[in-house]
Amino acid sequence: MRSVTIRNVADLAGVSVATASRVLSGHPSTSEVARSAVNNAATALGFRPNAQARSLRKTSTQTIGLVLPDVRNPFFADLAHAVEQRARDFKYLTLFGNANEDAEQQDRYFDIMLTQRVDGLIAAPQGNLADLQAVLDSGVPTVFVDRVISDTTVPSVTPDNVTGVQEAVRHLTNLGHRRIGYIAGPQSTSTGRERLAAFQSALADTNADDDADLIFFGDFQAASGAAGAHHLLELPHPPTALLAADSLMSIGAIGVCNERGLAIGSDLAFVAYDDIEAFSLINPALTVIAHDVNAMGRLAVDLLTQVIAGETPESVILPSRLIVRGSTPSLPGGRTP
Amino acid sequence: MRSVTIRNVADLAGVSVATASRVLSGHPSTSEVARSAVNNAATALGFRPNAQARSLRKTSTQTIGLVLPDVRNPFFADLAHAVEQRARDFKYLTLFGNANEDAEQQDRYFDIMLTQRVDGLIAAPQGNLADLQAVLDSGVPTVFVDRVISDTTVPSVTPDNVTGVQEAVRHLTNLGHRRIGYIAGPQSTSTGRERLAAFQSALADTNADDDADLIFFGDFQAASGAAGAHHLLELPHPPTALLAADSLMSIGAIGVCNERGLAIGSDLAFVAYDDIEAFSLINPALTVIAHDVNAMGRLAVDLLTQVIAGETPESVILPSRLIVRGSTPSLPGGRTP
DNA sequence: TTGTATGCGTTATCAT
DNA sequence: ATGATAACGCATACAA
Repeated sequence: MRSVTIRNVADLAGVSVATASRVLSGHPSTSEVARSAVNNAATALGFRPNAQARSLRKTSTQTIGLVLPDVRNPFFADLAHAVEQRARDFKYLTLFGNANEDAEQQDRYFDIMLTQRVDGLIAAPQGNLADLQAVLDSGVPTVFVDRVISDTTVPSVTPDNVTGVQEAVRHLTNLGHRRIGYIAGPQSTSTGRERLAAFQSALADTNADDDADLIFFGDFQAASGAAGAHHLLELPHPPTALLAADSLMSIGAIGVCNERGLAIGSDLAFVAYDDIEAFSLINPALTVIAHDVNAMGRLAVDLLTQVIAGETPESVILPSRLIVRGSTPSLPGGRTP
Repeated sequence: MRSVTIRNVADLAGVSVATASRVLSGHPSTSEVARSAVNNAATALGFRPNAQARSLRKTSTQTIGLVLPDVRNPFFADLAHAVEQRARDFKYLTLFGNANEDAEQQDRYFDIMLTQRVDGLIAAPQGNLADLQAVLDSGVPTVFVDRVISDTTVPSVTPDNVTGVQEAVRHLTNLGHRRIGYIAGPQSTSTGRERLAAFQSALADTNADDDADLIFFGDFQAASGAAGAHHLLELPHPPTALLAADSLMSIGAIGVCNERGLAIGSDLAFVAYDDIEAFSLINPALTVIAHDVNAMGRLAVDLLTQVIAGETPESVILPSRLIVRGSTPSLPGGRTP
């Protein structure tokens, strides 16, 4: 199983390893004869350079690490895809780590990425500074995406977590809703915290109820969305509208509504976060807070290449906006927008 | 940015690199003093062994490659997660490659995986033998998952693509459906071919129509499911039931039904492939052909470890079954099951 | 243009 | 138990 090395190629081509190396890596100083001899030998032997040896010699590995909380979350699946595609443009191989929404697994992946000597790291981080310490200490070029850890100087690409929520709350109260249930994300994430703060602050500007009961804390996974819907709908004064802080919790919550025979859009208004493809399953269409995942992934890679190049790019905040569709009708007796 | 090496650790600990290496890799022949000195030095310096150098010296990289057609397909996202989790049990890092349902990108990833000297490869392959030639030639331990390439001896873990489809067709015809539209997967994949063959053969056993028009060829992505639904519903004699060969095409097709105001479960019966979480969005609940993605991922890794160990494990076929839910009611005038 | 020789960081062999 | 040293596969500085 030992593979063919550049030495075998050189021998077959009748040249030195140095010449073989030069030909194979496109160095200009090579003769026509050497080039054809080496290339022929290489294809004849099926030579494939050993990435480990090459990385050891150069200081770069041409790989970047991507640590995300959950591939099974469609938002992150889209993000992973966007990052990977953009990384290819820069000839980077993306090492992908799935943290399972768990700080410990995340840290294990950070460790692995550093051990693998990735040229750069893109992460949607969890937890606090301590979890990132190893990464920061290592000095490996890093960019945060979607989420952020405070008190660091790491550049980031994040969504505007305020505007969309604000618009959603205004939209719902304009429709006449006074009791809006909110299924929040985990407060260990910046997105969870910022979206909740935006919700509470937007609520304060309206005449809607701001009972603590109306807020349920989930973990960005579907099961917690289901639990949240159960909790909120069992309230003595249940909400007439629901807002969930990510797509997976929305899926869980809507599943519960279906089970209970509550028709989205007529019995209950619903606003979801993220505009994922699967939402086309539901009828009437969902009102969502949308942002551009693709741009987020692309930009994260672009920023990372800048960091790798020694620059210190500015963080960017991507806009998010409310897309009104059929799931948020006006309440009987409520004003129309 | 040059990281700390074992040499730095050895120097600080006042021992040779050989001793440092022994201590760090848990070799028995080390003294108590050496151990504590080296360990202290290592943590003090934040030493992290260079995976490239280690892989170069040993013959293994402790990584496996996973090449899948599309992360954004929930089925493959689940599969990726399952594989990765199981691989961790064996201390393998999973290198993930996303082929984008494209044979060329897939081959590029195969190439990268070989260049990275993965210890083994798991793939849901596309295309034919030629695409796999490099992999097969290299002799790298390989296992197919979900999909398969014929005329190879590569062990595989695949779903039973016949039983579920058979049950679905029988179920629908028992309900009185005579015109069943089928949105097929690409015929360049084994799952696409086998499911279509199963559909046609099951149909032949019934009195349902088998117009060629009732079959639409998609590509396992949502847009083609939408196109398929359009095509089928525009037919002079449109189908009363739809069956789609994967979840993404189902999402696309159901989206179109929603747009056209066709109510799933009353105006139109629908059977989807794969039982994904997002399907809980739809009401009434979808009748689906389900299989155990988790088992599939786990088994693929288990088989791969056997291949790596030099064994030649048997391929396994995982059962799939029809789960009847609300989206397949009986036709007016049809027999009930 | 080409070859020789050295080093990347680690592990393993062989002495001691 | 420990140290010196070779070797893994490749790229490059230096010589020729």
